[in-house]
Amino acid sequence: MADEEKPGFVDKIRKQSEDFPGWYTDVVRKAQLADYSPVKGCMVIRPYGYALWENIRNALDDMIKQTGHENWYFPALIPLSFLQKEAEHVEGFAHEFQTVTHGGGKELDEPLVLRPTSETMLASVLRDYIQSYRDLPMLTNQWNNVFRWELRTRLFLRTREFLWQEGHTFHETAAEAEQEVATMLDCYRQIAEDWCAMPVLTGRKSEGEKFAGAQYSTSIEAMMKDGKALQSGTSHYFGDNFSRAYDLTFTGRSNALEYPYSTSWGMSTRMVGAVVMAHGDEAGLQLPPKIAPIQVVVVPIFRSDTERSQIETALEPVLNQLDRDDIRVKVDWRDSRPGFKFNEWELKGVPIRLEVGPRDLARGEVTLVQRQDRTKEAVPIGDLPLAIAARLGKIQAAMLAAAMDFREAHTSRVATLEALKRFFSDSVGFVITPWCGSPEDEARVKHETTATTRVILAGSLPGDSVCAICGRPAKSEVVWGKSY
RNA sequence: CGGGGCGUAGCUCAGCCAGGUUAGAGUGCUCGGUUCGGGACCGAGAGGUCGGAAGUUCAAAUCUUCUCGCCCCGACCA
Repeated sequence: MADEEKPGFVDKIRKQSEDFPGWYTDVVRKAQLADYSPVKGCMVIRPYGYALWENIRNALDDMIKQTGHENWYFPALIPLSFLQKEAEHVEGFAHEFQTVTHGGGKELDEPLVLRPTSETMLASVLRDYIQSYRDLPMLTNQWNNVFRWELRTRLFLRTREFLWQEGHTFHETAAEAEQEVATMLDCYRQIAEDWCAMPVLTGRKSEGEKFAGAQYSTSIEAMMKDGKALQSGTSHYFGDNFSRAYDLTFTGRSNALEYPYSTSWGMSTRMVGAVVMAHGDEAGLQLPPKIAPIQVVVVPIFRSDTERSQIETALEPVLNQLDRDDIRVKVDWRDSRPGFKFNEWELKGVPIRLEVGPRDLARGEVTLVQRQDRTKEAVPIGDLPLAIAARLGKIQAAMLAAAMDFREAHTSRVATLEALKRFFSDSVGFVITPWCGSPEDEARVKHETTATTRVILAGSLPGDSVCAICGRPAKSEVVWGKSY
């Protein structure tokens, strides 16, 4: 094998693919998505990674606006007293606080906490804007950075400062708020599946896994290439917990003071890491066309200025048409060897590569190569715009299908704790079991397999179903999986 | 904070166990030339407080002690 004789980084990635976290970090850094920062636990997102994030971000922002929400800006510093008003919330987050204690060289009377999330700030601010049922629903969103003192960090997946969107809404009725929770979770499902080609399971989190201060939490759970689960977006129902804690009231239709029902939901730059881990392979990244910063890369192959200008002339009408079609194209005119460029753009996950050299031009064709399977085919130059548009759509669908097949192949249904333990002792993936919902079962499975509950699946069980863990009557099906 | 491992060139590392001239390799970088359809080759060059401190010794990258930093596994989590 010629590849194995060369000590290039592709081989290193291949070697490391047995060690998935190592592979992941290597690819994220070498594809220039992000890097570690001088500040421990934080990361620098580089332009290529940010462009990828922006494509996800913009799709989600459009969806958020289309569902009636407006973007706000709120401060990052939250007085400690704000956080202390909701007991369960502060208890859940206190160990993650990063706190500002000094200002202007003097110690502050009250510490300011760098927001780990903004429920308390929103409740404190919005109580001034919500007076009447006519002010509801109050549908806010913000794009910001938040701070959590994580013990172990990983690029994109868990850093002490990260970028996300957090939506906060207040509603007149519980039913309306619960509908909001479901609507926004479905937005996340669409972003994951329709844009990132990453199938997700949706459902409620268990009591033990829910957001601190929520009545219940829902999430989307994706499966990574090593069979582990990644929580990729969450949507929480608070009931009137936060309204009561902050004495946030409105005058209802019957002229009585009422507490609004609130929700919050968030999706973060973790999505970028999820895309890397859900689609990457031994050659590096593989990006779904809809979010790829570069959808088509052209690698011209030339040895002289004459050949170069011939390629330029031949490509000009095609590039103009692709530009009009809003297809993101880059032409790599760098003067390095073609093989180097092929590998580099594969590492960066560009879905389609066009190789154009004298041999192609002589036949009036270009060579179209798909990143997904490296298939090469000759396409007449005039057919390119249509061919590319069609290929991009097919690749997007094929990537979702492949990820779906992978998940199905690594998902089992079992009915006993023994079978559950057997599964996690020699394989990876999701296990679905009937469950009674008790925290003791959750603790026991976690202790014996290190797997945790991911989501509780909606849908009805046969009436005589029993919990796989303890044998008591089962209430629902639950997904177990190991997690990042 | 528990359990492992690692700090030597920009990057990846060898050398350490059994101390001994001027500390090495690959890759990257710079210059020149030949090349160019899957990571080319030849030649020249730049680049090092061997993480830090103390100790043992005629002599320390190598042995001892302390210390600082990083990575992996666990606890915590978008």
